[in-house]
This record gives sequence, structure tokens and C-alpha cells, in this order.
Amino acid sequence: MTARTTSRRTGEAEFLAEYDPADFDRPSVTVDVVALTIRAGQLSVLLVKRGAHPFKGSWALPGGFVAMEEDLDDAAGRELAEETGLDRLPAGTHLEQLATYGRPDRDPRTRVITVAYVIFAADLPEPVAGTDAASARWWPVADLGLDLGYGDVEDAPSLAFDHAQIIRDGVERTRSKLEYSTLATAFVPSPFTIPELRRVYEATWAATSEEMDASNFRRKVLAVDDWLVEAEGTADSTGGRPARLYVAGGATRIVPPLERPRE
Amino acid sequence: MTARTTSRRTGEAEFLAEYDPADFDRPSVTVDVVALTIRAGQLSVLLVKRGAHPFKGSWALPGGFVAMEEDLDDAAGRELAEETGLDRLPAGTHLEQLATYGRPDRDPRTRVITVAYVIFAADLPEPVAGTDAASARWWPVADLGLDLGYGDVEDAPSLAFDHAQIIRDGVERTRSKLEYSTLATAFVPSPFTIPELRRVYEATWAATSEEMDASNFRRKVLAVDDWLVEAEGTADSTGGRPARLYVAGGATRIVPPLERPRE
DNA sequence: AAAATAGTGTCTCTCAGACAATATGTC
DNA sequence: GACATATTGTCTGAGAGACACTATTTT
Repeated sequence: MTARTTSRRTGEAEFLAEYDPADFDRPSVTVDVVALTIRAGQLSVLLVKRGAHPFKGSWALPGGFVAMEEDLDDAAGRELAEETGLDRLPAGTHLEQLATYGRPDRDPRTRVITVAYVIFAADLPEPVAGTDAASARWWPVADLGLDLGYGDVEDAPSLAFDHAQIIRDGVERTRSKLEYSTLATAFVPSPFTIPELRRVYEATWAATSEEMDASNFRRKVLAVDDWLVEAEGTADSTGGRPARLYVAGGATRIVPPLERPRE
Repeated sequence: MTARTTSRRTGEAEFLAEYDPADFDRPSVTVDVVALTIRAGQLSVLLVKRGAHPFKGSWALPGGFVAMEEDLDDAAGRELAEETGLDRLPAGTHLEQLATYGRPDRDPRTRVITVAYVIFAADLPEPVAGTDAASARWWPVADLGLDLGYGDVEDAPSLAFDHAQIIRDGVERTRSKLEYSTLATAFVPSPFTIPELRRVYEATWAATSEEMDASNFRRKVLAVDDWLVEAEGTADSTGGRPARLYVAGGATRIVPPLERPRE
């Protein structure tokens, strides 16, 4: 089998526009990022509105091609940084690989295999619109009409490619990781309070449990060795007794796990 | 950037031999398979001895290039079937994606991104040597000298590429999956006995717990709804009271989980 | 003082681990 | 019978969920 590539790659938008499946005899590789944060008490994901075909006008995960000498993790971080206009992601941001999606027909143009990442961060700025995207914004995952236990949704946006599945998998990974890892602290700016941390769990697990018992939550997180390290002072009052401040210690694993309520 | 591929792809061995990094401007994509089974009471992985450079003489995971119109899962199943000389994998075999490894220098020839899979199976035959492999065999993972809690090993084989890391990740995934999923039954031929199932756990978790309490194990697996369905008859005696036979029911999740002992 | 939120203490029930006792096969 | 293995039964301690109560702030 012989194949030729003749694309002049000056930028992602141009590259996509010039795409011709006949040019290639092997898959292209991209990274896509499920960037999650808590905004207004809701677990939210960053999506960009597509300005070009295919799926023009649909919403997609930020992502793009992996450069030839670039590590996959670096590519994921770079894509999110570009989309949010940051030089680099804030300290404490967590990045992990989710899965790789490679169904032959997932992109109508040609074979594209995408390595998906999940990123947890606090305080990411509003996204900046890139050259290849009409607009970008944070979407509460509850509003996406995915089958994540939030119930029916009016006016759910149309999602491009197989990104609905990727987001679903990313949310499920997040829900499950909060049970046995200390990553909830990646969602809050430091220092933080225990009630803030509890609201991370409530937002992430919202579909299965409306509210957690504050006292049991406190008992369990404080029982984890070297997770919550007491800091100086208290948070500003929000109408009641101000909460003590903590910073994250070195613990990575919650043992015994903080299990979600089973239905 | 312009690039040309001129390889005539007549087979994997020839393809590898003709590899010239200058031919390509994008990564190649392969699948690698961590095929696990219990042999002689030990968790074992299928490895092939490399007959060509690089890493000639080292042991590697079975794997190969993803065909242009082939789904990733299918490619992984195909690679294992080829290596074991089967038309298709036995019923009950479990296949799941592990992770994707894409460090730019992980293959000294050119950029190769590999999607790794874990496969759990009972009763896979001895492997057949392929054209590209001098030989192939099942290796107890305890003998590989990985840092998996088995202690030091004499004469550990040299492992190719980053396959030591991939195997480590695959074993860790397996250990963890047995806690909350019913996949242990994928390791035993059906019908099976509860002691057989227990030995799957013992082999997989061997590094952390020598023996499990048979009565507690029995109580917990039988408490899982629709996992163990009683079958007719008993197993042949192995010197004591014969064990009852069961087949796997529809359950996929163990709740509450069967936790490994924490150190 | 009333309301709101944070933090402490206590009770109960479930369940995992330890282990004793019984059942059923082979030698 | 002795022995080996499977199966059943019992006890105990740790921990999760429920919830009553106290503490500290704003209004």
C-alpha cells in the first residue's frame, strides 16, 4: 500500500479543511480534554462550539492533533491552556488519561483516534475563543442531557463526534475517583474549608445524593491521614459561624473510601 | 510539512524491517495486549520473545499495528487470537482497554503510540510462535521482577520498550477490578467452584495476602445478588469434601466490594 | 434575640475478620 | 479410622449513617 501526504500544515483549522482521507494510510491521533470544574455549585465542563464542518454548530471538547515529539499528557495540558488563554495550568490542577476512542467511523472525514483526558481544576478562567471555534463556555454537565442521573433536560446542546460518550465516561471516572482518592481538593482553591470540600462532593455526586451529612463528612475526611492540614485563620462568614481553613497534605488515597450512596 | 510513505506492507515483520522514521510525519498506532490467566496457581502473562531489533531477545507483549478500518478492541482481540492460534477468543473472555502509552522516545525507531488492553481468560492454550517472534510463553508475573510486591527475583527476563510499566499497570488494574467487579469468573472455566474462585483472588492478590479465609470469602461472594448461580452436581474431590458447582449469573458489580487487605 | 452555618458527641446497625464446629469426600 | 477440604455458624470490633446538641458568626 502506498500513500502520500501533501497537506501543508500551517494551523489546525487549515489542516482540518484540507483533510482528504485518501492522503493517509494510517490513523491520525488527537487528544481531547474533559476539563471539569465547579462553577456556581455545579460540575461543569468546557466545550467549544464548532465553526467548521463536520458538526458545525455543535459543541465539542477542546482538543487537537498531537505534535510529533510531544508527550500525550503535555498535549492535553497544552490544549486546555490554549483554550483558556493561560500560559500553563494553575498549580494543583490534576490531569489524567481517561481512555482512547478509536471507532473507525467516529470522525466522518478519516480515521481519527483520540486519547481523552480528564482535568480537574479550580478557578479556571472563562475560555477564549480560538481561531477554530466560534465560541467556548463552561456547561454544567447536568444541562447536557447525558444519561448521568440528572433527569431530563430541555434544550440540551448537540454534541459533536462521540463526545457525549467521552464526557459521560469522564464524569463517571470523576465520581468514582472522589471515592477513594484525595483529588476533590484539586477542585477548590487553597486554602479551603471542609464545607467547600463537601460541596465538591455534592456537586459531583448530585445525581445520586442531594445532600451529605456535614458531620459525618467532616469525621471521615479528617480521619484520612495527612490529607487536610489545618491552616491559619478562618474563611469569611457566609452568614453563620466561619469555617476553619485547611490546605491539602500529601495523602493521595482515602482509606477507607468515602463511598457514594448506592441507590 | 510534507512526507511520503513508500513501504510495501506485506506483513508485520517486513513492515517493521523497512521502518524509516523519515517516512512519517505522524505517529503510528499499535495495540498491545496484557493477556492474563491463572496457570499453576499463578497469575501469568503472555509474552513473546523478540526476534528482531530493537530489543532483540527481550520479551514483549503481543501486539501490532491497527488496521485502517479496524476497531481498537477488535485489533486487541485479533492480536491475542493470532498469538494463541485461535480463531476467536473463548466465550467468557473479558477484554478492556487499559491505557495509551505515547512517550515520544518509547520506541527508538519512530513515534509509536500504543493502546494497551487487558484480557482475562481461562484455559488459553500455549502460544504458537509467530513469524516475528522467536518464541512465546506464559510468564508468572511474580517472576518478572516488576515492583508488584512479590519480592526480589533471580533471572528476571529483560522486557522490551515500556512493557514493564504496561504489565505493572495491567496487574494493578486487575487487582483493583477484582474488588468491585465480578470479573474473577472470567479466569475460571464454567462451571466452577467457590474454592476455585477464591484461588483466583489469592493468585491475583498474592503479594498482599497469602491466604484468604475460606468461610468469609464464601459468605461474601454468595451475598452478591445474581453472581453465583448454583449448577448441578459437584466437582471431583481433590482429597476432601467435593465442592458445589456454580455458573456466573448476570451480576457485574460486587456491592459491597470485596476489599483487599490493606497493609 | 433569631437565623444561619460550623463543629462535636452519641447511638445503632451492618459487616468484615477471626475462628470454632460440622459435613463429606479420599487414603 | 486419619486426613483433607468444603461448608456452616458464632463472636467481636470498626465504621457508616442518623441525628441531637453546642459554638460562632451575621442581621
